[in-house]
Amino acid sequence: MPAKKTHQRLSTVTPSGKKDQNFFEQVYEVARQIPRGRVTSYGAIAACLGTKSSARMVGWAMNGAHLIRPTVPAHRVVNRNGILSGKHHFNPPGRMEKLLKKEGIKVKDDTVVEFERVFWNPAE
DNA sequence: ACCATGACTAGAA
DNA sequence: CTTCTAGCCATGG
Repeated sequence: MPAKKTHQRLSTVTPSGKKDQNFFEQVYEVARQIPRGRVTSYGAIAACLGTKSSARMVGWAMNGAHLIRPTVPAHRVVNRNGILSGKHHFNPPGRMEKLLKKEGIKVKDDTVVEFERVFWNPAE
């Protein structure tokens, strides 16, 4: 029975489940390598994968990050300004900030304090 | 098929 | 300095 058409696409492969499959996997893989107490940006991950201008896709990948295993530390990924742009996708929203502070990262006004200092470059 | 939206970013004004 | 524009590309109406 063919059934199953909607939902359950982000967990194993990708939203489209085609060409980006590898891309999404790489995004998750890189995210998992972010050291504890450090953060990185969507663009940095995208650039690391060669798709520098597709930072939005990285964000989209993060959208399903909470459904996959092993777990992906999506809270360590912020935008290029160090702003917790994805906090509203957490549960509850304050969860992201809480997790970061728990790792020693200071957060003020939805922004990572001393962002450049705790920034981790995936390319390294 | 077209249009609007989005966890983004670099560059122009 | 701030604000706007264009590129990006999958998803949903």
